[in-house]
Amino acid sequence: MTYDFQNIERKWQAEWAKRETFKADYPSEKPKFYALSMFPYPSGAGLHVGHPLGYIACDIYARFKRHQGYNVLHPMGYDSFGLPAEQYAIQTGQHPAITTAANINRYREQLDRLGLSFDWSREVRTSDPAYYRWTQWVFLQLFDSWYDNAKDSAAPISDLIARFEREGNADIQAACDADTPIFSASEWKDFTKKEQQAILLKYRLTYLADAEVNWCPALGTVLANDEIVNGVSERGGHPVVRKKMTQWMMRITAYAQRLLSGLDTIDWPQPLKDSQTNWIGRSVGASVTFKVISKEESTAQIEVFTTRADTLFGVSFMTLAPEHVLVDQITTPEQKEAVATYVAATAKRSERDRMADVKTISGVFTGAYAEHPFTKAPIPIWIGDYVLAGYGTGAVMAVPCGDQRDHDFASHFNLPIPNIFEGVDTTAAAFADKANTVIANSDFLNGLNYKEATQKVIAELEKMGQGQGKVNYRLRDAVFSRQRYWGEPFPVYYDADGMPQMIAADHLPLKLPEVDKYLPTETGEPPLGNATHWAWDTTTHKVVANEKIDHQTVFPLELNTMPGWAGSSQYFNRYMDPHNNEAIYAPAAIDYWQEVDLYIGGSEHATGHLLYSRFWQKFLFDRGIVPKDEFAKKLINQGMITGTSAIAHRISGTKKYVSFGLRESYDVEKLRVDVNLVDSADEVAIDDLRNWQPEYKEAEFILEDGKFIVGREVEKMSKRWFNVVNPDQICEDYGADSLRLYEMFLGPLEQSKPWNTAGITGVHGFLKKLWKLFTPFMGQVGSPRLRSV
RNA sequence: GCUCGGGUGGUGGAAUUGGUAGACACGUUGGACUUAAAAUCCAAUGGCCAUUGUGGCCGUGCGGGUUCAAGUCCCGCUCCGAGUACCA
Repeated sequence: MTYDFQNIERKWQAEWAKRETFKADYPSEKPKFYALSMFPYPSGAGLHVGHPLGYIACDIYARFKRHQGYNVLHPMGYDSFGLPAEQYAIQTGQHPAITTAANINRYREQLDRLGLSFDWSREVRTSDPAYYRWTQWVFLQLFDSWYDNAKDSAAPISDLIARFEREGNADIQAACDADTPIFSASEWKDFTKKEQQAILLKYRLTYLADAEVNWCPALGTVLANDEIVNGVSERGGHPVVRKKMTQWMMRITAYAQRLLSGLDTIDWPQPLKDSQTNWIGRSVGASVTFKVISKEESTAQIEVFTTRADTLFGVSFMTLAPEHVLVDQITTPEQKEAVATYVAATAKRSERDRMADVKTISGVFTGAYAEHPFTKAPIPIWIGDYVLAGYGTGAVMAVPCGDQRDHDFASHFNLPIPNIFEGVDTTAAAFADKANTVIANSDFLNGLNYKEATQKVIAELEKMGQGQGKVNYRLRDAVFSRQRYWGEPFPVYYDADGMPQMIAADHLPLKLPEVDKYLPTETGEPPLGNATHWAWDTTTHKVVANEKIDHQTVFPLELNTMPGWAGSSQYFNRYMDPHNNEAIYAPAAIDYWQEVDLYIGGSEHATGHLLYSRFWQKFLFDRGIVPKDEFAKKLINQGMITGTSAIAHRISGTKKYVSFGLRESYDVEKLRVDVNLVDSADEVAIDDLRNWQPEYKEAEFILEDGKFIVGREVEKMSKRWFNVVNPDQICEDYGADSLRLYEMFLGPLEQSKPWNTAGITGVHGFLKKLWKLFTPFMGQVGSPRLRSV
């Protein structure tokens, strides 16, 4: 009896579906286990053999835990909002929902074929209004919250208002905007409603701000920092420039320390933890205030952040970022023109240019001086683009003897380089070795080491009110607005004062409107600006036609949509109770399932999805909605399965192709050919090649031993390299069990490894032998029953 | 530049705590079966040397070290990959 994998797999897959074998029980007395694979974006290309690697590993573990007696939750869904469907819509006019649905169906067919034990009754799709209703709901919760630094927890905004009414804001420790004014209780009460709302926005965990954002002109949208790679957009590689825009922001910085500390409590790969740690970028130092020297009664002060307060006596100048707010104010009349020219020139340079040429030193003197806190000596204030507006305070105290960048700047502009280190020569290069620092020429710090000097100088600064110890983070608040169509609409309208108002949770979901064009409007508004029905009627709580806007009861709705990571930041919890229309999830359900026990997915989400999800989880934990403040106990990053491209060699400038072994006798160029035409000995049948693409039709082939042999190169699996292997074809030829077994057999899960279809005969042969071993006994009483593995 | 991984046959990769390096598989070679091929089965397969004694020598990127014993631990170097990048 032969191993008829086609029928075996078809039969059991049908049986599993009929019996709902993989449906998670709820409620249940059994212990739970939650195994989760990252849900995919359903792209038009379908799955290749690399995609299911993580799913297969997770599936095997889920099955194992079922056999151990656990009640296993193993769901799957789709992260179905996203740019490709929208761009396809822009080109063809086809609604992204239609493309997305077609792609999902294709994915589902492919996934089904692999025999994965998903509980499909719990499927979620981020673009489904019944789902994104709850994404909008989380947004409302964030808007309704502020971060209490004293309690180190988010709290309802109503508590904050009550405190403002009682005591003003002077004593409130909160994560808030830097420009928040101080006010008393009576001042608070005297504020207009609009003023009060503007102040509250400075505290809310999601807020509107005029932010310098990464604007990508080619995509017509802003991008978050993690969506930019090497100064160009991650998708498409388009240039990105800085631009000021009013955007919804997420106050993730309030959680910086907890996002860092939480890493110690979870079993995640060290490289991933490291990249989150670097991304958050905690540095311990001090803030120091320098007074600007002025003939007038000036109160201008420059605050800097430094990790080397011990080197304070080595300061010989200060540098401000060109975008620093004080630049205009302090620049002297003589220097105005030079400064204006420089600021204009740097503003024009894109982030990419600025990064591409880190080596060029540029800057300009403002003509102003600051006063050294201790020596009272005047310190010239410069502007330089090596200082970033976005980090710290956008200003540095320059210590050329202790910091190489300051040293370079000083050398370039002939500024003094005073030495404050014992026994070190700093004329040629800065000395930055903290461990071997002994301070000299520094008044009361002489003879101290790094640690002693830092403590002492901070203590002295505190006495004078000119500084204090400070922890600074590289992490920025996340921009949450996108100028796109195919995303979650914000449940927000703008009242007569132009202030944002939330649509009550009862009236969600706020569904995406229909538009006839998916591009930004001619006036530069986001695509939702094309909708004719995009106004909110506060009496009927419904979306109505824009022409009804009267700013009395009918108001304009927000035109931006949420970014891709909105929908993926809580989906893992929604699987626990996916059809609940009363709540995001029933408390009893999340009490039972708690958290993800095993999460498998790619490491490319380290500073995106996986960081934002941890942030939302901590927030929902603070507000008592989830029982754990980390959503996934253990995480594994599966490696990438790379393709093995087939390379044909063509004699340059001709139509002659030469077999691999003979290539060195000619001047050849490499051309990729379809790997699916190549056999296990790297031979390609010439007729197949001639039929494959027209340019081979007339080609001449120089053979070795009557064969045409191709070269091999390992690279990313991609349609354009013709090295994509389709899992459907493998299932057809060898069966899902062979595919699954082979993928597990290729090498360690975490490692990246090349796919080679020829190798699959090994495990396929094993399954055949196993089958033969068992079949003679099939049908006898007590005989083993073989099922798909 | 910094941080983190990694380097083992022709190939993918094994080797749990320092204890027979190269499991398993691919590929290759030879053989069986067959008119032939495919499929299947059997055998060999790190390198070099020896071979009517079935044995010897070398070998885990390179150079040192610790140890009775090192792929594994330590020091230095080198190459490859990933992340990050003027972070004060």
